[in-house]
Amino acid sequence: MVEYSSPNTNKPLHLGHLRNNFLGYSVAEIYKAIGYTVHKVQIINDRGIHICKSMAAWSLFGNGETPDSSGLKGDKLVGKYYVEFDKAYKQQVKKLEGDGMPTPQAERDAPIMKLAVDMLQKWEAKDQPTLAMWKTMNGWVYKGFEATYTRMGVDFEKLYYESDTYLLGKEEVLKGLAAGVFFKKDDGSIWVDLTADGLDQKVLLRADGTSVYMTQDIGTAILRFRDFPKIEGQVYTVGNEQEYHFKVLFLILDKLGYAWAKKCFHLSYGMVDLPSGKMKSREGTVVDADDLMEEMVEDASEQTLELGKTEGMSENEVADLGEMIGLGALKYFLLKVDPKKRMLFDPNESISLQGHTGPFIQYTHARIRAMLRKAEERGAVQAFDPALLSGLEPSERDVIARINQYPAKLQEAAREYSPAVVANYVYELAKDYNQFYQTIPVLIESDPSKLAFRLAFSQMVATVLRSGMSLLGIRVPERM
RNA sequence: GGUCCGGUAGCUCAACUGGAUAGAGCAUCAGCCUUCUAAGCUGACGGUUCCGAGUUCGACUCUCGGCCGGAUCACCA
Repeated sequence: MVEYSSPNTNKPLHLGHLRNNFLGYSVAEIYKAIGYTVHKVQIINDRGIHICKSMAAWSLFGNGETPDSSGLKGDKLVGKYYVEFDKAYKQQVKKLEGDGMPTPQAERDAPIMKLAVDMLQKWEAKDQPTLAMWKTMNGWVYKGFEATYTRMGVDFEKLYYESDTYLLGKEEVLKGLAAGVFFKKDDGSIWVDLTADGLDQKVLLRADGTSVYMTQDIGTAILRFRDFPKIEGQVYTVGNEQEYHFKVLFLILDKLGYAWAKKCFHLSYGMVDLPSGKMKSREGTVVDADDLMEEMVEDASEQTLELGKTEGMSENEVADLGEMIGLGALKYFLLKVDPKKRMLFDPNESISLQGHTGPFIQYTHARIRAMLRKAEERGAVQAFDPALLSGLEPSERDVIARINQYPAKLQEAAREYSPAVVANYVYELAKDYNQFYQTIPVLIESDPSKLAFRLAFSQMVATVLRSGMSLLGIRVPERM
């Protein structure tokens, strides 16, 4: 089982989520390719103070605004009110401080914060109007996310919601307490002691009985193994800032006696940084996922048109090609780097379509396919004559040797949880093939067995390119 | 401060897990379209693999010690 994406429901998806989604999707596909049955899931963080902040701001300033009335995507609308909350909150804190209130108290007493906290409490008490607003606003967000996921080309077999799993987490924690795995402090809060494992003590349930992040994750993990009893393990695609959290989670599950805890893996990846440093929503430096995809597709479409590649294509084909190339460039850019490493993204320097890029590989595929179509028209056949293997040209030998590496590369990619291995391999293959293509004009070959042989391995290259790229979630065109 | 991750060409990244001359792309410069798509190909330029020891026939890779960058060590998620 591979978990990925797992956003908060208070703001839209951004560049960091793109890396997460492409990574998780790709790792799942890679495991499928080597024979596993894979379930793609995510946990949606649909409850908590963050969504209450958006709710508070919307109830104060929203005037009943909806996605329909405003024409805004649902997630964008809710995100807008999250920003509104932050603005109003800061103003209120400043004002209270100006009136001589100490900062911590001002932060607590700002009216809009009080409203958000009040909503959280009402939510937990199942207050109907609050629940209704929560459902409505989350519904907007889900619809918005859905559109984003569709364009990204990612999918999920099952969605988990924290609002459904945190109670199970609580139960499990109480069971663990009864079993002596956890302990209770005087104030009533429940803890786990991991000092023997070199870690600290961690709180699992607050004194007031409410759950923390860890509680929910315990419940979610257990629920998944109940839902899918056959799964061997879980992969959590989550940023490296949560490494400690998962170390603790896996230890706790192990202590609770779940043998599969040892088969849980945190696919930890580095942040995507901007030239200015980290993305900060408060500073407005967040690169929005929808916007970025749109820009990539527009750029790609423009360049495709300029290069005169669209001749003879229908409007739909042209649009689809732009989509394929733009998203291919973006996905490849994010996946070619080792997941562990943090990476740099410069929004001013748009992602290149030349060189070590997705479109380079797409182009190689399209060119092979064009050649093969022409060969077919001429009635040429594909045939693999092993006798020819001894007299290969160097460029042919390189290509064939490269093709043969594919299965091993898939194993390696799976073992390392690294789509980058596939991405780099596919690039090498395309590069080798282009060299061959440049030195040996295939179609003018007069020896029929040589011609058939070259056509055969050219087709094989096209197939491997298509296959490898599909593991990265990237489609390849028949012409471009 | 403890733990984890990273540091390779001006920039972005590789390097089959210890093998031979450390490779690509971008950028710069010079070439290649009367042969299948030039989003391509060829060449030039570019390296003290952060530093210092050690292990080894052999180290970008392993060990130890430093330096730099990031993350984390919350009754936040």
